[in-house]
Amino acid sequence: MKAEKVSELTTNRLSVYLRCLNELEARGEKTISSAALARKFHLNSAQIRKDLAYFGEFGTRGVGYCIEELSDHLRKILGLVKDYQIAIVGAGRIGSAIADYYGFSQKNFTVAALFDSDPKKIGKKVNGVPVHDVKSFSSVAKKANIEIAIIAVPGEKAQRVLDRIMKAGLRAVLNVAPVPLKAEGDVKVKTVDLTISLESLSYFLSGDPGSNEGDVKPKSPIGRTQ
Amino acid sequence: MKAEKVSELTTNRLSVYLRCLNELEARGEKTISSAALARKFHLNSAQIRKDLAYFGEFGTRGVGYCIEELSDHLRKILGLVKDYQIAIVGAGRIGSAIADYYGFSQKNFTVAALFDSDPKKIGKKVNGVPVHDVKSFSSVAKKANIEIAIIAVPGEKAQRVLDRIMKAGLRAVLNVAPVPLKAEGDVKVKTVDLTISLESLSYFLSGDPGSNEGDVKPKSPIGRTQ
DNA sequence: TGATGTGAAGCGGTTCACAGCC
DNA sequence: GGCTGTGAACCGCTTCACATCA
Repeated sequence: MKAEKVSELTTNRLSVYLRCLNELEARGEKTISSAALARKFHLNSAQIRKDLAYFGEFGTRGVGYCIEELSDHLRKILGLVKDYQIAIVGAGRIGSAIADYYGFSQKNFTVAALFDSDPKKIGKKVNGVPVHDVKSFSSVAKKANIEIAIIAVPGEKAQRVLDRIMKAGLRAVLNVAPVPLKAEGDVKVKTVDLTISLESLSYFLSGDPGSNEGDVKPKSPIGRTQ
Repeated sequence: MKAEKVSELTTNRLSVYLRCLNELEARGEKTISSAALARKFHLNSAQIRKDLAYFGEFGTRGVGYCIEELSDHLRKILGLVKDYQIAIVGAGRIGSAIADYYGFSQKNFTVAALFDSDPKKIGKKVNGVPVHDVKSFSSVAKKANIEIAIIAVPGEKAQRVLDRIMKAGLRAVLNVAPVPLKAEGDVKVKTVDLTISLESLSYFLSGDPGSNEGDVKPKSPIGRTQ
């Protein structure tokens, strides 16, 4: 166990490990070694050990890790032991799709409110979730105990929405609008940008037109943008 | 100009630069220095210069970069000079939302076909795009000249879908299912995982309960998973 | 003078390799 | 013997600092 600050790359991988463990647990496995885990899920065993070692000594030398126990530890580390109330700003297609997406691994996330500026949408419900006027964000978020906001509005409006979210005192934001945003203080913004990903594929396709010599897979470390 | 292979982090940033330049161009600006670009969009000027220098000498010493010219170069480098036909596998909420999302920066991407395994969806249209049986992927993709596939199915099915896509000869895939996938040969898979992002926010919120001392922004380099 | 292009330094993350423990 | 936990080596990306050139 170390006191050092852990990198976000590391915590991202913890999410991946947790999913792998869930799968193993569902299959009835009891323990697993870092080497076996690495083999099964295309990871690196040294990295698994090092990632886990930041948070404690969870394994048994000569044996490996107890799957159930390690899962519990990871859920605790990641804070997945409570339910987070989420607000989505932007009740368009993307926002609605995310609102409907109940697939977040352990049901630790509940979409409690949607926000929009379109009068035609305000007051309606989308998948059972009420759509509020974005101007009432602060009060509604407070009442509904919102801790995480998702920005799903057009790029031009994203920064203004973030400013509003920060003013309401939220500290965690997921941005799916295709713009980098400027956060302040200790507010954490994660941006997931489909446009960059698609343009990256475009670069790949155009820069390397069908070259097939050499099948050495370029490495693409988990946790990094692939 | 170098012959070295460029990192994906670099090309991701080129997408960002291109968007910044588009904004400046729309405002009527003509030239810009790396320092000014960095200041306006919270980037690092040395990194901008280095990123660009991988691909040529686009600037003029003492002046900066011609915005229009540099935009053109970036579009060429990124392969954004043609239209890519995209197929989306999974006509559920997420797939439909992406199909409807015309916001991809320069309209270089056209969603030409949707695929699903649900007989109730097959044959219908979603936002004007026909939904095909996923079993016919190979033939339909060939006919429609598809070059990029987006996987928007539940996690359990994602690997099988990728296998089918690879068998059809596609080389570029965007995966929005919450599982890491194994690609083969020179097939490029980019995974965008909302679950990891949300769990990362959960970690942030739980690990650091409201600490407000010190407002030094932690750096979050563009291009990396934030 | 002013800004680019770039070698070199710096930094952080990954991988190696092995001591330590079951 | 087998596997964890970890210091050290390694590697790649970022940042600095400056020679170069308009």
